[in-house]
Amino acid sequence: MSENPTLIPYTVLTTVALNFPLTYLGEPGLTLGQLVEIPFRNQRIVGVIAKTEEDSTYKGELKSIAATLPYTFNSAFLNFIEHVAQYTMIPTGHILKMCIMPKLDAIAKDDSLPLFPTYTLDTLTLNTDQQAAFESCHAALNHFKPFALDGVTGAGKTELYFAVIQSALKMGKKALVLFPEIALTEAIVNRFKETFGDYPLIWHSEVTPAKKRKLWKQVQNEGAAVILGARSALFLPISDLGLIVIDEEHDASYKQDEQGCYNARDMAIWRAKEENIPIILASATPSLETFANIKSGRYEHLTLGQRYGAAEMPTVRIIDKNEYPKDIISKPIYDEVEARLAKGEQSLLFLNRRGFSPLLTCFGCGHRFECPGCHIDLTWHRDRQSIICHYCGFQADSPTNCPTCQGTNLKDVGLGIEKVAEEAKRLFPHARITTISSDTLTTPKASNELFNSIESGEVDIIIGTQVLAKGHHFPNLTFVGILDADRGLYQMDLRAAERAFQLLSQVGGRAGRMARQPGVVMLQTREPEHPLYAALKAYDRDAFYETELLERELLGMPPFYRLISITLSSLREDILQETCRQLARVIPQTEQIDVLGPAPSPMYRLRSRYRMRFLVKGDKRQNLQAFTKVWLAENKMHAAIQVHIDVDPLSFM
DNA sequence: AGCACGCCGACT
DNA sequence: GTCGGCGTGCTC
Repeated sequence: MSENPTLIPYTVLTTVALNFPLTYLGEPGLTLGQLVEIPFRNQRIVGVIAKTEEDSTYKGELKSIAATLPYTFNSAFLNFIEHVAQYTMIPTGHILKMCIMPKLDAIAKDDSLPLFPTYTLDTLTLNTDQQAAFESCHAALNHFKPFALDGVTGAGKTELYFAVIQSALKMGKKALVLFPEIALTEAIVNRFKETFGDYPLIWHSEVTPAKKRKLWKQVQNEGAAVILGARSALFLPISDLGLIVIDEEHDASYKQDEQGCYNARDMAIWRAKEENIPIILASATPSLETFANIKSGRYEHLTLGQRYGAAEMPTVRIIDKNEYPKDIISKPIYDEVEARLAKGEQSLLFLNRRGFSPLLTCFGCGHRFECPGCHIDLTWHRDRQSIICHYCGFQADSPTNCPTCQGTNLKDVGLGIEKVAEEAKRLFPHARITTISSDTLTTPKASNELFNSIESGEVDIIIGTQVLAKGHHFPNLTFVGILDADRGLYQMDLRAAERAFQLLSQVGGRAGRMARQPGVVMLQTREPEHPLYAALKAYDRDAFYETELLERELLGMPPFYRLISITLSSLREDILQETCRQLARVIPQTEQIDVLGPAPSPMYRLRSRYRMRFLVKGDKRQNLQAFTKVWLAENKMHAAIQVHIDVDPLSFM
C-alpha cells in the first residue's frame, strides 16, 4: 500500500485466529467499535476498531482499511469480547467471529428490516412471593446484579421473569432470554405470545441464515424487544440491553464443547457486568456453582412458592433392584403402570440409554463389535438395523454373523430403551407405547408432532431418555418409573451425583404436574442406601447440595478449586507421547498451582486420534489461564498435534 | 531437472 | 485459521 499522509493508524481486531490485534491505516475520525473491511493476505475480512490509536511494535508496511461498515459495537460489548477471549483462552478473533454474520455488506444494503414486535404490557398478576422477588429485580434494573431464581416446577418462575422483562421493555430496553436447546421448546414461545401479545425475536441453530441476518441487524437498533435464544444468542450485538435471563441455568447444554469451549451461563454474567444490568439465573435444581454463590451471598436468592412442600411434589419410592434381579420392569413398577392403564392415565418409563443394547457380542468366541476409530463398544440399534458408535457416530449394518469365527449366535448385552419398549409390549400388549430419544426427535417438526400426540392422549406409555427431562407439559402423566437410577452415579465424573439429582428430580417433576393429585415416582436402584435417594425421597435438595459441596471441598474440586483441561490429540501416537513427555518436563513450578497428568483421555482413541490430557488445578484466586499460557508457550507444538483447552470443564470425558 | 507434498512461520 | 515459501524426495 502506498503511503498516504492523510491516513492515521488504528488498532483493529480481526476475525482471524490471532490472539492480538493488527494495525491498519484509516481516515481520521473513525470511532471505537466501528466495523470495517480490511485486506488480509489476499482476501477481505471484517474487523472492528479496538483502539483509535496504534498499539503494536509492528514495523512492516501498513495496509489501509478497505471500507467502513454501517455498524458500531459499543464499548461494553467490546470489553465483553475481550473478556470472553481471555477467560476461555479462545483467540479473540474467534470470539469476534461468533459476534458477526457473514456477508455484512449485503446485509447493510437490505433495508427491508422488519419492525420490532409490538408487545402489550398489561400488568401481570403476581402472588406475594413473586411480588417480593419482582421488587428486588425491579430495583436493580439500572445496575449489575446477579439473581438466582429458585423454585420448584410450577412455582411461577416464568411469570416472575416475564414481569421483570416487562419492566425492562417499558424502559425502552431489550431483554435477552437464554434457553437450553431452544429449537425443541415451542411451549415457551407460545407462552410468550400469550402473555405479551406478540412473539419474541428467536435465535437458535435451526433459524435460517436469512432470518438470522435480519435479526442480527435489527437488535442493533434502538427500541424495546425480547430476544429468546440458545447459548449463541449471547454473542449478538444487542443495543440497549436491559436484562438477561438464563432459564434452566444448570443445564449442560449451555456449555459449548467443540470449536472453543465456553459456558454461556458464566459468560452471560460477564456480559451483564459489562452492560451494567441485572441477570436472573433460573432453575429448580441450580448448579452447585450457583448454589455456592447463593450461600456466599454473591447472588441474591429469590425463592418462589412453597419450597419442597410435600403437598405438590410427587411421592417417591425407592425400589431395591436386588429383589428383582432378572426384571427389566420390576413388579411394583408393573403394578403402577397397570393401574394407570386402567384409569386411562399415562406412564413414563425412563432409561438414559439409546438403542437396543449397549453391546453386541458373539456367543461362540466372545468377539465384541467395537468402533474402529474409538475402540469402544458399538451400541446395537435394532430398529435401525445398525450398530452405532455413540461417541463419533460411526455406523455399520447390523451383523448377521461374527467376523472372527463366522458364528451366527450373536448376543445383545445390557439395556437400551428399544429393549425396554419390547419388554413393555410383552407386559402390556394392549397399551399404546412410544419411545422418545434423540433417535426419534430428529427435527423440531417431528418432536412437536410426537409431543402433541402424547398431550392429546394418543399414547399410554412413554419410554424415553433424558431428552424428556425438560420443558414439556404432560398433563395426563401421573407415574414415572426410573429403570436404572444408578446410571450416572459411578461414571468417572465429579458431577455425576449432581447431575443425577437434577435429572431425577426433573423427570420426577413430570409426574402429576397438572393433575389434581401428586404423581408417583419409582426408582429402581441396586444401591437403595445411597444418600442421593434419601435426599430425593425427602425432596431435601439443600441437604443433598450441602453434602456434595463438602465433598468437593475435601477433594479440592470446583466450585472451590478451578480446573483447566488441556487435551492433546494426534493421529500419530509416537508424536503425541513425545510431546506429552516434553510438556511434562517444562511444567512451571509454583506452590499454588498443580498440573495433573499426562493421562490418557477417557476416550484414548476417538475418531482415529489418540488423546492425552493434562489438568491444571488451583484455588479460585489463581490465574490458571496465565499459567497455562506461559507453560504452553514454552513449547513449539508439532504440527501433527491438536491442542484443546477447556476452562472449567463440566465433565472430564 | 521438475514437480508433489508436507512442514512451518507469518499474517498489520 | 490459512496461505505461501521452502526443503525433501520421488519420478520422468
